[in-house]
Amino acid sequence: MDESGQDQAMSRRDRLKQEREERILDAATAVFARKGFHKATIREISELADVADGTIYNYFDNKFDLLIGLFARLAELERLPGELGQAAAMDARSFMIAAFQHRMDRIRQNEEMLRAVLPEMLVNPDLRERFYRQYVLRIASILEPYVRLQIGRGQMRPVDVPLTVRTVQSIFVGILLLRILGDEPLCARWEELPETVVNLLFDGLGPADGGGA
Amino acid sequence: MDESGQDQAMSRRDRLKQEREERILDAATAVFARKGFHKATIREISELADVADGTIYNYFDNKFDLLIGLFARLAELERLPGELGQAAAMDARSFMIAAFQHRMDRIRQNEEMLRAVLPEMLVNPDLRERFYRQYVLRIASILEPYVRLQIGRGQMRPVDVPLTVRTVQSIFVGILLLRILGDEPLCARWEELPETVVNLLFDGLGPADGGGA
Amino acid sequence: MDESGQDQAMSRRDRLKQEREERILDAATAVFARKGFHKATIREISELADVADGTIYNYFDNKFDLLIGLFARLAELERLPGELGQAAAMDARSFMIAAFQHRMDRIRQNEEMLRAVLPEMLVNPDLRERFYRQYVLRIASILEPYVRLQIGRGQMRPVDVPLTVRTVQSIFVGILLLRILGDEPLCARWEELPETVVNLLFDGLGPADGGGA
Amino acid sequence: MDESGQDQAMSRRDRLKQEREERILDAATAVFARKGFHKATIREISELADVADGTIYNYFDNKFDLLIGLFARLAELERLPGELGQAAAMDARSFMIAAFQHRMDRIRQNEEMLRAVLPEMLVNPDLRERFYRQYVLRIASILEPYVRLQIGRGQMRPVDVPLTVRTVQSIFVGILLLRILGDEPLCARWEELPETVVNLLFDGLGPADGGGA
DNA sequence: TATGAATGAGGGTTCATTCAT
DNA sequence: TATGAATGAACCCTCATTCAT
Repeated sequence: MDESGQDQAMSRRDRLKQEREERILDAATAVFARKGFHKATIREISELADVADGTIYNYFDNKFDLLIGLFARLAELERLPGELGQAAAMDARSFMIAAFQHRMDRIRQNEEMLRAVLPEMLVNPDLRERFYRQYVLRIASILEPYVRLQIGRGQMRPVDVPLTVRTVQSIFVGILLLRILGDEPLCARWEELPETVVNLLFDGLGPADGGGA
Repeated sequence: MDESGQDQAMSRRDRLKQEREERILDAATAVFARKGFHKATIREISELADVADGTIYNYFDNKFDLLIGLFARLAELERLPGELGQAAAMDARSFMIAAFQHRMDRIRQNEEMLRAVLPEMLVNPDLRERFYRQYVLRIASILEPYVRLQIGRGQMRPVDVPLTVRTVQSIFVGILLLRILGDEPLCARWEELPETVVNLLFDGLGPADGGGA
Repeated sequence: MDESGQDQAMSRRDRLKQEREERILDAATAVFARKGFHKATIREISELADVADGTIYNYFDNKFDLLIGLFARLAELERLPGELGQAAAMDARSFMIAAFQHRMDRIRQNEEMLRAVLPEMLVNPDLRERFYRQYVLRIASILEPYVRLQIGRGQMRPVDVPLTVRTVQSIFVGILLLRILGDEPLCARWEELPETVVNLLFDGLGPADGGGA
Repeated sequence: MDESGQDQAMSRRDRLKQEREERILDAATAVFARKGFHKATIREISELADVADGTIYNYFDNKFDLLIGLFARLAELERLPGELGQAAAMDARSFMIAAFQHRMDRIRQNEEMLRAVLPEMLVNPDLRERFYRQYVLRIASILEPYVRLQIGRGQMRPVDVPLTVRTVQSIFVGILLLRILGDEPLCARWEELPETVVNLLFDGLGPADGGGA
């Protein structure tokens, strides 16, 4: 009893700390996304998070560490469920559509965080490395065997696997960038993208009988 | 005569100024690309350009204006010849390959400048707007009619034009980013990209007889 | 009975407090000596003392008060026995040697505390005043009458008493400083110092027959 | 002519810079001496020197470097003339008196700088090392051969040279400290010190016929 | 016009101290 | 009473920009 009380006290304090860290990361996300990492000030973040300047340094070593924190949170959110494990069960086209949908959703959900992290990522080698491994390499290592499998099954043409996979990933990344750039048609018709893109990817631009004749 | 002499004197002075501005922009490109806009210092740029700090302010209003200068130079370089006007003459696939090759070349030539400009572009609304108009919109407004034309001619399937064009542009942009991220296969096989990508784009991933049967 | 129980409880609690205060002072001594007063942090002291930051403030008003605490402890340790009361009984030279030995021992025992206190003492008027009264003045007020007495007895030359006493005290202080500076011969031959110094002080540097002839 | 004009222009600018550095060092000396190194602020120094905060950093790398600057200036001032090269010519006692006078003068002239430098020196190993070499070791290496020489000549007793020299140096250092502590008799009768001390040092405290009988 | 030293606002960070638990 | 997280004032230092020469 006594201990459970203590436990609760502990967990209450812990919950408060947890919540504070969340608030700080939320604030950092917002300010980094709005102003960019360098123009953001600790002051502004702490005010938005409703804590004192110094408090941030109880949770993060320095300003850059905040960005790493954002990055970690992004990675964590990516690892949430819905990661469609039933790939093999579907036909290739349906799987690709589902995967694209999943990705487009993630982008929209995490857009603010991506805007906060991406620009600095292009500039900072450390961050770049992390992002590259976390996103590009990890996904490439999933897609490549999948494409090989489908080629083996005759569900896909015998394309150059690594370059093709990179091209597909480029589409992900490029769409994210166009969204950040605020391209109007892209943003307005976000839900249509997965199907349109995958159809293009599967059937190509060439005339329907192109390969045949 | 006298005037031509004066002219020559003027133009010599002008040439010196021109050359100085070039040196400053070169230096800015290098430093921005290496350190990013915010971590770059005027001092470092001026040292690399072999001028005094203050001199830079005779050519550019402020640090940000240097970035705009870079941007303008990039736009200018893009407008160089080789912009393949003979589009209509080729068949669609050859044209696309040529266009992709052209783009990949440009990316490689201007990589440093792109690395210098891109990150800040994601953060700065003004720059973002410029880039978007200069690259995305301008190219979209070239590609869309072209695709419509080819569809009309039966050389392409009747796809959704705006979204398809965005997807193609995403590939450009995405490839640029993967290159900046240093993706190994992509960088190593840069020359193979145009053909691989365009073949994918035309014939699709689907099995050869997919559309036909 | 009951009260003695209470007493014991009290005194146990008191002993705990006492011990804690000791631990805190020990830690402060070590950290101040190693880093100097200003570079020392409460955090570091509290960690070394194995208490929480806040706990220190139950024993001392603020950081400076810790230094005062150190100072008080130093004064207390100085007042320990062995303070040679039998001065008059010995001949002057033996007394001086004994006094020097005593001082050299104290310096060695309390070296850490002295290193902790001295630098700040040179800077802080309050501390300076305390130190000056506690050490210089107090000892001067012992030495001066003693020298006068010995002069009266014909055991010492009729020197200028205040300046001579200051000179002797300078030797104490100067030796302390050279030790802090880490002078090798001085540290290595610490035990020989009292006799060497006192012999020098009594017989002088001049040739043996100097005074006589 | 033209060049001499240029020269003058150069040297005028240089003179201004020189003068500014002097003003900054003067200000640093005053503030460090009054408040101690750590409580001194760059702001306060720059205000006293009548320059902007940032200007200080055109002359010194950081706050600590200012202290090193002070130290260097102190060393330079010490190297001024009057360093009594005619040692051998005088008799030992006169030489010692002259040397002490010289030292006492230096201390009084440079008292502010010494107060500024000394406390931090006791705390900072780097500074400690510099001071030790610059003052203690350098002077010891002058005094030791001198004492040996005089002993050889029969002008001094055959004392233990290293420890005796350290004792003499302790007197220097100790007197400096007592002065910083503000000891009244010492400060008031500063000019009498050299003779009193040297007489004590030569003739000793012992009764006049002590050694002889 | 080129120079480069002076400027000073601004911001990241530290850390003594407080106080709710 | 002990704890240790929160606080926020304080300060060093950077660096874009200005301007006298």
